[in-house]
Amino acid sequence: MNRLSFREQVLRVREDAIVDAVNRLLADKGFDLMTVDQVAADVGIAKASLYKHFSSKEALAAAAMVRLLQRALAQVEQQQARADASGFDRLVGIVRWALNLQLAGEMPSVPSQNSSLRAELMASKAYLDLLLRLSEQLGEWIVHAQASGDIDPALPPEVVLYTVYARACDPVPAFLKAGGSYSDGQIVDWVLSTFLNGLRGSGR
Amino acid sequence: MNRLSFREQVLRVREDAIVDAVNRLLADKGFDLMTVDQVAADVGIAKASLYKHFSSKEALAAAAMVRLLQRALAQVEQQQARADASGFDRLVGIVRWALNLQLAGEMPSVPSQNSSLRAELMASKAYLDLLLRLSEQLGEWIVHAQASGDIDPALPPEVVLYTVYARACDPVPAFLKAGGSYSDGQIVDWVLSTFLNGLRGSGR
DNA sequence: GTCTATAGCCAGATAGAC
DNA sequence: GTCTATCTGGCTATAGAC
Repeated sequence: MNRLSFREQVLRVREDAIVDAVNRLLADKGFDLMTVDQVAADVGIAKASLYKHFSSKEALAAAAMVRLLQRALAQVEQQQARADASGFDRLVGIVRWALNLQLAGEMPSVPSQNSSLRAELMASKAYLDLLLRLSEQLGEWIVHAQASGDIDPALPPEVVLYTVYARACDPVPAFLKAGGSYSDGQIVDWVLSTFLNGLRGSGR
Repeated sequence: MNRLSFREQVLRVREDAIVDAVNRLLADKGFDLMTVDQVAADVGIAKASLYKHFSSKEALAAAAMVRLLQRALAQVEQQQARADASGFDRLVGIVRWALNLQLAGEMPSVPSQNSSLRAELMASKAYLDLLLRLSEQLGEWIVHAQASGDIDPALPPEVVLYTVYARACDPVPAFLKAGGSYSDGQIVDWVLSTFLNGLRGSGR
């Protein structure tokens, strides 16, 4: 390992720390309320130094979103490794992971409408590639689950996919957690129940 | 009708026009991206004039939220008038109304986290009163629906209530509409189906 | 109560020394 | 690459004439 790669490692560690801070701030304030000053303060470096690593606030958020997708794909791998699991089981596994991430306060939240951020994300090949890979994988599971009757075949796969993504960012778990009456495990179970079985429940 | 009440009527109409514009802007940009300049431009008056009617940007948004709750309560009345409807039917009616409002681009969206706006809303007696009345009414329907087995009795009513509110602001309909492949009616039906029956569907 | 003009502020981004 | 100091633009809010 030569000096150059050592420096690169240091750089990488620093940037990881930055993305950590961004992720945390996105999770609890959202993109609009997150300030670059706060990111710099959390990391413990000067704001100008941040801009040597990332060219804009949008680029910071995009990096956090890319890392989120990478982690989601890692979860997909894990679910694939469950030899005896159905597509439906794996889909549930992914959503469960997302809900836990949210309850842990580690789910970055970006407005689906902010134009400057949307533009940055849609211009990011890394982000789009990952999003596409994730969607294709989830799409396969959805189609299988519909073929086997675990998911209503009357729903277009697209509707199911959007619903999965939406539940990963749903405000309900955060509200229930804020109420303070329930454990994380209970919250996840209830949200999963309404997601899978709807309000009517499974005991019909 | 004397001059004073005439003037008050004029004032009222003007303020309605303002709230209309605010509602529209909140619906398609959200609170953070909505600028007071834009509101003034849309209404066709000077920004300073706006501030004669509403003391801050937060007050503008709060007025839009109050009107939304008033309309929701009007819908509640309509549902109550359905003599043969169950609590469950009425609940579905309200959610259907909210989904249609969203698809029509008339559902104002405010971040659940923006502190300045949250503070204003939580300080607004009008807003809190309406929210409480709405929640109590929906809560009654929920309890009845659980007693009659239309809604899973294992779910705490609070979980159901939050879920109802969350679905009223869900991003899924907007995404499906943006895709352009489906009619509004289809979108509402699918979203209602996943809401009521979950992904598994009702045909189990 | 409406306008034009402007104050005041804050946050994203940059300059330039080291 | 890191820092301090500063620029810049845009936004909320207000002053003051009419």
